[in-house]
Amino acid sequence: MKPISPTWTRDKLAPLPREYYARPTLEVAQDLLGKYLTRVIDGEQLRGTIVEVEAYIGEDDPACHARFGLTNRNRVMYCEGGFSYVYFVYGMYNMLNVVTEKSAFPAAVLIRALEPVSGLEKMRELRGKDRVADLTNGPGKLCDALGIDTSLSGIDLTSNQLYISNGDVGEFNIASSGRIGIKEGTERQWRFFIEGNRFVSKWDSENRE
DNA sequence: GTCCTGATGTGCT
DNA sequence: GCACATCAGGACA
Repeated sequence: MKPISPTWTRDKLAPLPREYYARPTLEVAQDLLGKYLTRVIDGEQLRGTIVEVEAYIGEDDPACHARFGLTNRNRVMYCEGGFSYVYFVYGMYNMLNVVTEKSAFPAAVLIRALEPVSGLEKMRELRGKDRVADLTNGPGKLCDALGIDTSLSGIDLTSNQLYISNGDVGEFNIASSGRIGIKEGTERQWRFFIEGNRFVSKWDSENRE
């Protein structure tokens, strides 16, 4: 699979516009690969390239948080695309999602792994780990490394404290697989990752397409 | 390297 | 009361 890569902004660090997120979720999910995710803390930029994502789409998706309809927790999934959805699981970990599609249609893309680009020392401090390879190679880990928790849920990704921009990577291939860590809906090949990237969280060969 | 287990808080069917 | 879009650490090889 080849990436879909239109030029959304001239500046590789300018936040992507609202229209970027208001598209079909599977399209946005694949297109997010290779983009920069930037978190600003105390004026410092913590930045990584998105290398692994998963799509969660609509009330009919048995793995989606919206499968039981609108609740307090998943409310932000029902808003228009381009906002963050951060939730807390296993009593310990935060998960970062990007809301997609139009208002009232609940869908989001889970950011599962990043390749660190800048602010590595701050990430080490926040994670309490030294090895670069352990900083952002999983959805819980990257939230730790970027200091992301539920207080950042519902913020506008076209603003400048947490945003996504064009990025600066070369050619790559996109691979897909079933989603990880869920029990239902595993047959949907809605996990996408940059083939061969060392920061991808898992390479379960049985999950590979 | 692999496999297994325990930790832990929140929202809900 | 229980399930949960995970991770770290220990046992073993």
